[in-house]
Amino acid sequence: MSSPIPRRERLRQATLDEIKRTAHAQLAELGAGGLSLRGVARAMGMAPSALYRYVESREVLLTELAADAFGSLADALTDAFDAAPADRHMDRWLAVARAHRRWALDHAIEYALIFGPQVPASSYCEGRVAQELRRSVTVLFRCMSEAIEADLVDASHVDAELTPTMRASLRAWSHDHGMAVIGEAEMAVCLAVWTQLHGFLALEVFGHLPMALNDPEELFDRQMADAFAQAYRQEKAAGPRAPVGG
Amino acid sequence: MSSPIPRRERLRQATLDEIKRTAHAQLAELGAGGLSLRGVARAMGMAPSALYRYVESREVLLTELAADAFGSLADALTDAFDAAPADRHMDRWLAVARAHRRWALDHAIEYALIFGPQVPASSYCEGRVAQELRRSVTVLFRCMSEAIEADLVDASHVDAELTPTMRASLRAWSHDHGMAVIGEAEMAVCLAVWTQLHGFLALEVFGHLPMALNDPEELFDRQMADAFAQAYRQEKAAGPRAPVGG
DNA sequence: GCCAGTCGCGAACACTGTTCTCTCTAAGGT
DNA sequence: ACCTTAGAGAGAACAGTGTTCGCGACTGGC
Repeated sequence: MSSPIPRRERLRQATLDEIKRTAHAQLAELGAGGLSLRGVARAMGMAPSALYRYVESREVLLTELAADAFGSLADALTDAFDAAPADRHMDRWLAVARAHRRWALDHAIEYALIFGPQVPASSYCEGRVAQELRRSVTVLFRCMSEAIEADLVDASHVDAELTPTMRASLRAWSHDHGMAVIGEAEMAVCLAVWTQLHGFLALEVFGHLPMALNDPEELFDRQMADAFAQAYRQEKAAGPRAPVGG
Repeated sequence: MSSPIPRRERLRQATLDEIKRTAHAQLAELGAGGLSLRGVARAMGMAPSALYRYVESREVLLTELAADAFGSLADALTDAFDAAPADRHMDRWLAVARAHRRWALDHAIEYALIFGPQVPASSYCEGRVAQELRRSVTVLFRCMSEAIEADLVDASHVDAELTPTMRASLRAWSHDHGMAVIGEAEMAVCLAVWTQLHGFLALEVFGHLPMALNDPEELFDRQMADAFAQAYRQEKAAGPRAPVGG
């Protein structure tokens, strides 16, 4: 009468969800290194060995949590993207970049999990981790790709410097992201902007920025605006100063 | 006749060095998570408990190794800086950036150790870790600060956008690095360039760059050249294309 | 009602970091 | 030369960890 899926499987999914929920909680308060299967089992009132009916190992549980974290980030970015005005590309980019930063600061441990070096690198090439990673990166790139479609970006100076090898790499990459419309030079600009964003956040979240920079928010805004404006000169006058209203 | 330091202390220093050497080897092949004090003791033919005469805990051993890694990086950067021609600032910057990348790729695990999120963040504010970190960052900044002293950099467009808060932060930071000569806008440019460098390397070393970019070297060079040229326009024509000879 | 597949548990193994206690050696002072 | 003492090392032990295996119990489908 109720569900077409058998009860057995429904129960299994329920406890699997509870495992992931509890693991997520432990991750958030103890960090990736502090998450222990025994701890999760203890919090759930289960025997440690019982967890292995649901989870293959601690490592795959961590990559599962990493995939979830990527999904959460991608959602946050998508929300910011959709909420921003579609015609002011610079403002929209800044909104997305700020959403990325806010998510990173609010979920520092998950950020460390997905952008730090612990999760096995192979996961990033396949499976749900790769899929959700692509989804979040795609949001970032859409900021620029839509500006490109509106013919507002001038990447000719970059285009002139591209070697054939780089062209091939960039074309393959844009194909991966289903953005075959974009030229190689524009893809290079996307990469540069992403690089800058990630560099700032990695330094800030991992605590490598000097304490003297007690409030990096404005610096972040400036860098993101400049990075975007480097390729996207038309809106520059309208952009950087007080761009999104925060 | 030989050494003024007592023999006792000399022996102690010797085994302490051996501990750090063995730990470094284990770190390099097993990663930071795989390094175990018991393993080090086993490799040295010692009892695990004996290690505690020399090392307070596994964590402080790791931060010690982190400090060493920062020192090694700083040395590599300094070498590249000194070997480059002092009058071609763009080329020198590219040489230093490439040295940074090479060190990161050749010492991926140590790179993960010092720029990943594992080492307790407090270490970066004091002690030898902070000192060696500053030393490496200072080399990067000298590339631009010397160009600034030669009056080759135009950061007026950045300067116009700086808020008082950002000015204060940047001034405090440049004071930390003993570069009080540099203006705040130039410091902001230094930070942007560092951010870009770190973002690219973190993505590449941690395996987050898509495999489609099978040879990111040229892209790296392009990004570094563009980042530097963003502030340093005079030498741009002479710079990016085939800049250092590799 | 039986049967099989699933679930959960307890015990166990092989590890880990860390502490405590014990012994022995060797340096230093008298 | 002797004795004291600080230090080095060893071994056992405690509290954890991930993971495996075998045993019961339960339960959905025939």
